[in-house]
Amino acid sequence: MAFSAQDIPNRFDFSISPKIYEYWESQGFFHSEPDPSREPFTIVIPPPNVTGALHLGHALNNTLQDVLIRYKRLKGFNTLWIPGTDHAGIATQAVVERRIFEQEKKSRHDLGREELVKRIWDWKDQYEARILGQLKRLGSSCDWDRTRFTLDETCARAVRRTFFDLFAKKWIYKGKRLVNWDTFLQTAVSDDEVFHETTDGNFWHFKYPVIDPKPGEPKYVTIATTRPETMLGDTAVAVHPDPEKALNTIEAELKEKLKEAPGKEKAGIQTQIEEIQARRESMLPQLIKLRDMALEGRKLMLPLVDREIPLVADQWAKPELGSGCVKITPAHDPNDYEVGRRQDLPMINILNPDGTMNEATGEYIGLTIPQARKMVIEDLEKLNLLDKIEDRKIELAYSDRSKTPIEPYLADQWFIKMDELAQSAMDAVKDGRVKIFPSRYANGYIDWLSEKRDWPVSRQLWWGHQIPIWSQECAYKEDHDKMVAKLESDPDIKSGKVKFQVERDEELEAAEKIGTIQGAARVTMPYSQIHVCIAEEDAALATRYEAMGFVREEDVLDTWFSSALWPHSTLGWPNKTPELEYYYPTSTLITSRDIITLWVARMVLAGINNMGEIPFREVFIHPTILDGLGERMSKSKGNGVDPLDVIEKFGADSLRFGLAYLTTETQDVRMPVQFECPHCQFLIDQTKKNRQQPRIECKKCGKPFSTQWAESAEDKALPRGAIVSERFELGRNFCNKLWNAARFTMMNLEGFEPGTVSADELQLEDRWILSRLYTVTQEVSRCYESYGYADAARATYDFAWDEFCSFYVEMLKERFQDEKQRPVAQRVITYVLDCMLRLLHPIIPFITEEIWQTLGKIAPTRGLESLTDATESIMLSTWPEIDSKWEDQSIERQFAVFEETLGSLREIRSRQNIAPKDTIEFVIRCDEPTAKLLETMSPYFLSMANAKSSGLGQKVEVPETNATLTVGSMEIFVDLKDFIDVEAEIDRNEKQLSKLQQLVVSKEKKLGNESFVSRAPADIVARERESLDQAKQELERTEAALARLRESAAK
RNA sequence: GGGCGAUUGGCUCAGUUGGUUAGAGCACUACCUUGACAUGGUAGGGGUCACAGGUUCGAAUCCUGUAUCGCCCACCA
Repeated sequence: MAFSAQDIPNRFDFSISPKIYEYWESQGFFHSEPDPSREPFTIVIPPPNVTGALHLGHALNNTLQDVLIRYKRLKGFNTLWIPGTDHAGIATQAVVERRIFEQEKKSRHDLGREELVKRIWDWKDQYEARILGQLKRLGSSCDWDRTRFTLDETCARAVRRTFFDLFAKKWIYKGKRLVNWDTFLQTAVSDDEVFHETTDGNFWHFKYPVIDPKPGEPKYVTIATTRPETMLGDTAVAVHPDPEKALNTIEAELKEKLKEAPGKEKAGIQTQIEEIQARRESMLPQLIKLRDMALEGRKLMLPLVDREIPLVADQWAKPELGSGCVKITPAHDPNDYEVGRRQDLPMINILNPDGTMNEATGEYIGLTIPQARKMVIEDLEKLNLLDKIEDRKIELAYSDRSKTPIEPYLADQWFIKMDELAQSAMDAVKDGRVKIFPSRYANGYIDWLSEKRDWPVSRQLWWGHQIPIWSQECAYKEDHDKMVAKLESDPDIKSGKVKFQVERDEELEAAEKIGTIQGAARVTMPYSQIHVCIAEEDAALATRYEAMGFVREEDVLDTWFSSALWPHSTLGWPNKTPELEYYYPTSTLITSRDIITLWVARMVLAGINNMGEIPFREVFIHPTILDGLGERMSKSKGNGVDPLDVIEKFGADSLRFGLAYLTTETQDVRMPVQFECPHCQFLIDQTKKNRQQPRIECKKCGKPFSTQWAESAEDKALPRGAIVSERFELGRNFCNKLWNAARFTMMNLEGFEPGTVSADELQLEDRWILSRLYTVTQEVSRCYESYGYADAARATYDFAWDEFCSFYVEMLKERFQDEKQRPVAQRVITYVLDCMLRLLHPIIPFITEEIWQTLGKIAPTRGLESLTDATESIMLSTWPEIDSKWEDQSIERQFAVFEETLGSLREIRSRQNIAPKDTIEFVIRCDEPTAKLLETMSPYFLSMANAKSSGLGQKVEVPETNATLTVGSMEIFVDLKDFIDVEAEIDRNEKQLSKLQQLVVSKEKKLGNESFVSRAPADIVARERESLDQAKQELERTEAALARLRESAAK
């Protein structure tokens, strides 16, 4: 049975999208192989974390990549989009650990390393499948044959090789550093994984006794803290070395600020100055005395642990704050740590990894931080050493992963030296080898890198790339010398497969002072540590070194370490693959702004280091998706939206179109969403309260429904409330419009015969739509090349809806009725539709494919001046190349006259409240060329405005009762004898008149201004004159029309 | 504290190097089930472009300041 266009439904069934996707995939359309005869265009996906599911931010990110890839594919590039996922170290381990704890009440220590890692792999398999499924539903045309995972073998080799290389360059070192310790996960987390929250807290003031105070000297020194338990690790109290000068400086600065400050702030600053002045009176003598005591080397007695600690002079102490003295806890506070380094203070770690007090705290051992805090306060109070307690808002650091408070903690960490690496990445952007769009984001990138802070890469985790270092301590010099000699003659070290390093620099010398103090005794430091790094995974080799006494480093690498290698590791590095040769450097990277430093910068430096070449030529930073309250969508906030929810309800094309439409250069995307009650369709705004709720009760009908967060079987059994937003309605409506325009076209292709069309067969509207098609194609092309997604979406939307549908299709309705005109009309509209589908395909691939294939059944051979057979799939087609000869400004101007005339006729109809079924008659007074033009368009006035022309030209018979409208130099008179509502017409004309009067006045004023006429460019002045003349003409005519109307009203 | 960005009709956003009467979608009003499409059509109402100065013949657009919001970085005994 032959296919009939009459059977096309009036809705696109977007639920067939997965089938279309399967077809593409099975045909291998997404797959790319190196082909030196073609130019490659390559994108590597920002690998989503396998932590969970994707949200709209990912949908945006991947839509933008797919749009670009599909555009370039049509443009003839050999496109490769490499997909993959990220193991996301801490995030994933934390999620799985938490889940295991919830379900089995087991910690990772109960399971052991091997078992936990296995469990996480299971989780990864499950979520990776889900994520890749989501990407497919979205339409992402990734080359799935090349899917990578940052923890797979290829990536592992790349990580290993890179680490080894950096080790060989001596850019890897070990150091004791203060880290943000997550006591729940028992790992260090990076600054980026810490968030701060203001909470109500206290500020405790303690008194430390001075040992053997001399007469006139204070018996106590007062210090204050928000973390009392840390006093157990205090190793000094600091006072400023020159408190007087410091106070003077502060006062001078404040006075300077006072001069510049806006009135509102003046009072506050004045108060501060007064406080400083008061302090000089009340406290300065005491501070100077304490400073002198510090210089003398006097000591204080640290209560509770009874340890002598020095009073030191250090600029960290701020004489303008508190008591002017500050307790120093080097092992648990970043600033105190610096003081400790400067003043050569011991650093006493008081915490066990699990956050309880260790043996250094004496009788407090085993207590948790809150317990220790309480006890320390009580004990000090008993000793009468608690001075006072203040209420105060304090900012507490929390781990983003476990949501528990962070403790600053001194731990062994591996670092990467960043000087050269950071410099290379800065240079790449500064000299334009890597271009960042929008360019303002380059600043943050440069600033961050220019700090060249060393990168702490070790994580106390089990999920990740284990650091390929084996170490051993040499207690004595003899052991050390022996081992070094052995290693130097080691065959694998000689061959370069293995490198070793001795750690015995000043860092370690200093470490002697850093050694943990147990009671009063110091732990002796070994003479040296020797580290061995093995280039490749090699069990035999590892065993050999282990037999020599080396022990493998337990920590794994920061997850960004493997992410940094992504552009080349995905292409097979360190092997010299044909893919690397052909696809590297990749073309562009599309990502969000929060990881410019963490990820983008590190990829650049890693690419340069490993490949000697930048990883991508361009970086496009896309907007962030915010919720209705203007907050960033994120999993932790629970305001994320599952793209599948949107796809179910609106279709992937609508989602993609909506997202592309919003991707402008400067703005983030605000996306207010609602739940739609499946029972009564009532819309419920997503709020802070109902975020992440597995079930919601409808506010209107009271019935419960499930959401995307439903997990229990009970919740899942409820009807699902979809997430909706007007954002997606825009796309859905547009797709519907396009579908039906195509449906109309195909329904009118009966008897279609392929054939060329010669220029003289074309009607005005054909030439017009071809001219517009040419212009729009150029414009959309330009938009895609410059990441102008919103502009591309808008341009195609306007063309398809306002020009193709509202005018061209409407006009062809007439021509399709005419046997003689039909063939040309069919060929032209088919050609235009064909091109339009290709313009739209990058954004809305499913619907354009479906239409393309249907059209292929009806009109398999098509074209304008030459014919070609349409490809089976739109994906095998090419970007439309419209002949520039179709661009015709004069045709577009002529068409504009028609549009305006049509608009005027419709306006009069509407003002006069004329029923659509009633035909009106009109005459137009105009010049001959215009008359000729409008003559040919008169059938369209009838079909599109139900208005019949009864005279066009300079000499027309003006109907007695009429409504008049002036358009340019034309006057349109509509015969209203059967319809006239004189009052309405007078009303309209009066409004028009006052508008025109205002306009004329403002123009006359402008042109009367001597300096405007003499200084503005001539063409601007001429244009103003012209428009004034026109306005005056219209004014006259409107006045005349009004006079006539009043006359007839008087009758 | 430093940096970046935003502020345009009720809502969400466009607005190219300054130049006719500032646009769109949604919402709103009126009319319309017309053989592509009511997820539609036609017409309409609604904005002194955050505020104050300045530059200019001319400012939503450029400059300065203020306010509010957001993001990034640093810091916080």
